[in-house]
Amino acid sequence: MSNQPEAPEKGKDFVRQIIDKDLETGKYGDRVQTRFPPEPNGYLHIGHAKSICLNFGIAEDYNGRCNLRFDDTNPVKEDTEYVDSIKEDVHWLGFDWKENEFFASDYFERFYAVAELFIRAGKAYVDDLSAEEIREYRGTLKEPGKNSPYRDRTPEENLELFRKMRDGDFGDGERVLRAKIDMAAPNVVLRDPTLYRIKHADHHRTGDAWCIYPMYDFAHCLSDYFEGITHSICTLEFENNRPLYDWVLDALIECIGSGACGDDTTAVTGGGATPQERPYQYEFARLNISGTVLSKRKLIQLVQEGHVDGWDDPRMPTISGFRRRGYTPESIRDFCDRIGVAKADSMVDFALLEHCVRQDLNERAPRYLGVLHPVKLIIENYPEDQEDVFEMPLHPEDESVGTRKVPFCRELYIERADFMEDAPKKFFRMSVGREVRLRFAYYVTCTGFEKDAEGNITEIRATYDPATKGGWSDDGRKVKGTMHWVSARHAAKAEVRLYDRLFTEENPGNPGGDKTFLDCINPDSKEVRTECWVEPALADMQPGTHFQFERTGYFIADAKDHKPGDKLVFNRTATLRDSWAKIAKKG
RNA sequence: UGGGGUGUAGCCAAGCUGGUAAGGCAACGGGUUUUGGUCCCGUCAUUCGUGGGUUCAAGUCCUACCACCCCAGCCA
Repeated sequence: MSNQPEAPEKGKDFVRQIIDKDLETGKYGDRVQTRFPPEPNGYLHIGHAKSICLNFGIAEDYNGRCNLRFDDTNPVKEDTEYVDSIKEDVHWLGFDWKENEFFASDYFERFYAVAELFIRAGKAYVDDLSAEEIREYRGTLKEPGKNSPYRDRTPEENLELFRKMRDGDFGDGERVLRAKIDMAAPNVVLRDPTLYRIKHADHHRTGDAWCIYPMYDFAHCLSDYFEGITHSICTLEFENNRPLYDWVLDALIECIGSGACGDDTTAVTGGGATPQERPYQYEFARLNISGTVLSKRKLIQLVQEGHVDGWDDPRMPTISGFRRRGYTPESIRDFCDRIGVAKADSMVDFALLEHCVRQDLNERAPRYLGVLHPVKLIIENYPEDQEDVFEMPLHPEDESVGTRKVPFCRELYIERADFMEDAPKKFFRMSVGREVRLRFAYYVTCTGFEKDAEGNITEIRATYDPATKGGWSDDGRKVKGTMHWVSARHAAKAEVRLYDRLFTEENPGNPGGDKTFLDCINPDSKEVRTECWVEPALADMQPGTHFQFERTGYFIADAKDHKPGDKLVFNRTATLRDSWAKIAKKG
């Protein structure tokens, strides 16, 4: 530990640098409070994971708190199914909001109190203009808007109308409450933004208690304020809304300061030590990943139109999709650490995410043998009634993981791709006359093969060398190739689901031309193989277990369909890096 | 002349007080290896969107320009 004044720590993102400064100046004392504020109108995706890691990560780093707050101000879009999935996903990622679980809907009464306060202070008015008229009056990006004819109603009149709005005296869309700011503001967000709208709709938590609901710009900053948030971190598209965020809070603090809210200020004051201790908003670039879409609208469309098998389809970039695919929370958090936090729009290479899972799974996944595209291999000189049982390590770099027993007999299954009739020099696997190693078993030399009428190879034959038991030889003989295998007599049958990228384009969200993202869907993104043979040890594997099929890839026993001892179902998480594929491609 | 942002390698991204371009991914070589995996070692920006300027010295300061993103929901 040194006492030297530290320059901002190298590599710290700009948000943490801001927090460092605020801590230095004591802007909030030593308090650091963030929040993750999803709207419960869809499942969380990897883009949310970036925000979750940022907000909860900051709370951890600075010994602060991070609230989970549901931004549920629009009853027609929201549902409790989504709040349940969001909680599950945040927990799964490894974060805990403890008792700090909030809903914007819990503040409806307080929002309403602030609205009345603004009306009394002449900062808000009820407008009778229709939605269309409001749009016309707003002007355009380059031309100023004009005032609504209802803009100068008295506070008394506004208060009466607003109460009638709350009482349900008007139909949807007949009135709105607007902030009185500036219809000529160059930032259109400030041209008298809507604060409340009428929606006679049941809310997933408040039922029919309300028929007016606050808008995001009004509710979000107030929620932050009520909860004593210090740093309100959101994505870049909200940069335009920041002046409004500031306007609402400044207006409220001004009202409190002027005594406008009377003796009892508890309904409108914030969670800071003083009313002035208010949150500020900071924006970072949202995550984009190559080869997928991360927009809620598009994801919900994929689910509802049946292009995928639900929100947790292993091809989906949702948290639940990655979970079912076999990604670990550690790998996703590592990914979020590596991509950084900045303000430049960016598109992260999917290969980085894949690298993160591979790295994590390489360390922790036990190894097994499984043949996905089987062809029979007959060891001609191995007696029919003989068997071996080999004890194989579960992990090549970590003995402590232990071993498992793998039976061997005369008839085996090997991978079709491990045999070539006319093998090039660089092909190290099986071909007539060549000797290869069967992993941890024996050296075998291929003697021939058989084909059916269509020319498909139906059976491969070989002889084994009993002196190479265990898969090695001390006579200086070398084999270049090592192959995995499964004893036909002992193998368990399994269904293996091979997943590939869901889209064919690098940026399916913006494919160019007349194409939409749906036109970019990869028709071969899912291959279900029902005739796979795996070593017997996998028969009692529990759902959700990660493992590696040696030489093939990382897999997980499917959480929903895999039944130990009955139906075996494995999802491919990621392939292993395949340098042979590169060599073969080069020719 | 609407306003607000952003431009550092194929992809992310450090760089803050000007001193001679971190790191990761990808790619490409080589070594180790009973997984063509892992691991190890090496290569990969004479240049920071562009042009001017200030300075002994500019990715960092000034200036002009260019490109891209966001904003006209009673969505968030």
